[in-house]
Amino acid sequence: MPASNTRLRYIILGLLAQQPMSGYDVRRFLKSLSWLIGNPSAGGIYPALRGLLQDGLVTVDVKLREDRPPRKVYSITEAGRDELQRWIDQPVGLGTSMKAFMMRLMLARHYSRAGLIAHMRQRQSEVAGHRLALRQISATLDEGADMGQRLALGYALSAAQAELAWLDSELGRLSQEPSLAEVD
Amino acid sequence: MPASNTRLRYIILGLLAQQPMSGYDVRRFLKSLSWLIGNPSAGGIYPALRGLLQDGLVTVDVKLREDRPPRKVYSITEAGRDELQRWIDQPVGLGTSMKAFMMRLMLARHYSRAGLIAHMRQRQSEVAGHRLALRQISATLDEGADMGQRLALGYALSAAQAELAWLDSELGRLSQEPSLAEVD
DNA sequence: AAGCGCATGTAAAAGGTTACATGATTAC
DNA sequence: GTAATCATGTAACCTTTTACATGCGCTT
Repeated sequence: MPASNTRLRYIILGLLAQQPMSGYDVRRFLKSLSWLIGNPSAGGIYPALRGLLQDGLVTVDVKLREDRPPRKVYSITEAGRDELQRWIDQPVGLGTSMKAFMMRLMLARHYSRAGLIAHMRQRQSEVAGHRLALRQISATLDEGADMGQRLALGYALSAAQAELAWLDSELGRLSQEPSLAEVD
Repeated sequence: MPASNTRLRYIILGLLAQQPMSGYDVRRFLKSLSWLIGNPSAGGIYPALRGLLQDGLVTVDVKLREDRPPRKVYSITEAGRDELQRWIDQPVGLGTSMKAFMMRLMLARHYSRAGLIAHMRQRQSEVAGHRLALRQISATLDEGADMGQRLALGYALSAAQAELAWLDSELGRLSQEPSLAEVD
């Protein structure tokens, strides 16, 4: 049976799908994008890589260097790509965080055009639902509410609004200029 | 020594600072705002409440009802308010998530006007820093980059942009109309 | 000579989820 | 009479973080 570990497992797999990397590289890359995806620690990354290796989803190329730790460069295998694709294909559920959606976006090249659009539309409808819910709460609050509730709601509403605007504009671009993605 | 549990602990404490509630109430409330703060499960909430009780940060008023489980209504104590205030006062570090910042906003009434403004300004400068970093990456990418990277960056940039816009406008309001918050 | 960046990894603990257990009441 | 809501809680598990351990090379 495959080793557990899920979120981080697929994030790493996604990165390795773009190019071979060492554990240290993975760490640095994620650190530089910590705001977007998160900043997992060494204690999570190295065991995850070992798990991926054991399951045959990656291979390792060990570069021995005298007097310093070997540099282990991991590459994704065909089985790894399949597994990643399966993860990518499963619809992003209702509770999907921004970061998880981010990761999906970064892997856009693994989607068909239609698949990418479908994913974005799903996100769109979810966020629209949230916005509606927030507006209803907002209407309920109205007069006597305390300032904290109002601030928080305003903040959340503006975030939802912005995300929807981005999705709209990006979906529009994807539909109108279907050639761009095929261009190499 | 106080029982561990941190994030959830303070979220619950924050809710109890607004009004006494049962564990079930806490769950329902957070569920209705799951998008904003998260949706912790019963298995997290009840133990957390027990911890708070043991540490004297809350008291419980048990309403026995025949033939059904007692309803336990928790109220925050003075020690609890102090502890909450200490959490609130510590500056939100660089990695602070939207949800953590959200919770701070919801507790606005526990801030002085100056304290609230300071917090928001700090957030502002952090997000501005992120936006700058993203723009620099974006400039680096430029031409040959793959579509995923571009989508992800665009998404992140638009989110940062929106948050800054909200912060600007809200900070403006807070400075210009200092009377509003005092009004009851 | 001190500290940081490179580069790997392990062990223990924290924090939280999932799934289960119980049982009355209300709605369809 | 079947399901959902109310209402509490426990136990086992999963993921990830924290802190440690090691050691070379480069910069200040």
